[in-house]
Amino acid sequence: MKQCVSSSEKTQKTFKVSANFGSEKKRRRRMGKGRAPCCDKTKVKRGPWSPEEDLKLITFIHKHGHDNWRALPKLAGLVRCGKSCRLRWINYLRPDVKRGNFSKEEEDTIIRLHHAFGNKWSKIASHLPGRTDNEIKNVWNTHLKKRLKPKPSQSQSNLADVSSPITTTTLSSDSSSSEKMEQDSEKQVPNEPINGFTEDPKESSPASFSSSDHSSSKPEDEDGQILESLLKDDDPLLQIPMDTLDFDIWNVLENPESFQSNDFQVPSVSDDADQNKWLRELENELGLGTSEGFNLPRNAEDADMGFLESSWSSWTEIYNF
DNA sequence: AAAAAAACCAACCGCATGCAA
DNA sequence: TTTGCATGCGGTTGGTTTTTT
Repeated sequence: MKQCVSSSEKTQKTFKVSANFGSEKKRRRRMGKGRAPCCDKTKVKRGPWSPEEDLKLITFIHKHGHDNWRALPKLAGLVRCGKSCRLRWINYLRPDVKRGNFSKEEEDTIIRLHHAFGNKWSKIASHLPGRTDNEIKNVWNTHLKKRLKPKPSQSQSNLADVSSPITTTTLSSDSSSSEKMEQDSEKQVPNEPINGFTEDPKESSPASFSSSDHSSSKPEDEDGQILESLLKDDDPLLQIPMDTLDFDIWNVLENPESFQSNDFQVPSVSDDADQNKWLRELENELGLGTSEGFNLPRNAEDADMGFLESSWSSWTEIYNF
């Protein structure tokens, strides 16, 4: 099965041409002439994020929040467009992002919600705590859309059950019909509740970083309760396993020597006893039994390290280790 | 083992929307 | 009411990885 590889991991392994992401000609053509770009594309870095950039963004947001995305990159020492920072944060770095493969329940939920809302990815994401609109969109386009094209022998399958309440919508094996269905659902936002999921204009975007985000979007109608029952067994936000975290962040923190830049440096070790004490505390917080391979150095007197540590405790609090 | 095709998904883009001046 | 800015959203792209031939 497919491995969940973090973007930064990919970056380290393979990415080569970040400065030439897409064709400039094509971009200009798409852009038209009316609107100024949000930032000077020639002066910002594009393409996959490095672990160093990720860490800068994380620590900055934990310290200062993200009131102004446009100003954030400069303040955080990032050579990135504010939009890019926002996207990176929302889709990958936010502590409440759930990584890893989608469960059957989550997939079924997406299918139901897609019938109700169409391609309103952010709305769908608001019903799936920890999942981002982008991720859901990708899953839909790569997996679920295909699943909705039933094979002849599959017409009464489990899948059909999932979407069975929507009897007014034709589920055709014809791909063009299937796509048409999707297009139709894009065009019309249903006025009537379909499958129990109703349009709720009060629903907020899942994008903002708030510990109460997922609880505020709890569905309250009948099918919402069904959805709730799908989700309630395991609160994904409280059960994010270590291996679903973006390993590169851990890796960077484990090996700070690999994370050095002019304006953002991790101080060197000066006190072994202090380091060991901190490591023990960290292990306790993380519920780790051993410190093997976990040798983040620490200088207690160093203010920079202090902020790194405070970021750590924020993360450990948020993840409820 | 190598090449080709398919699948995957992170990141991009422009437009839409909301809000303040 | 208009204008301009910031953010959110959904569609699309294209590089990488996996599977198939």
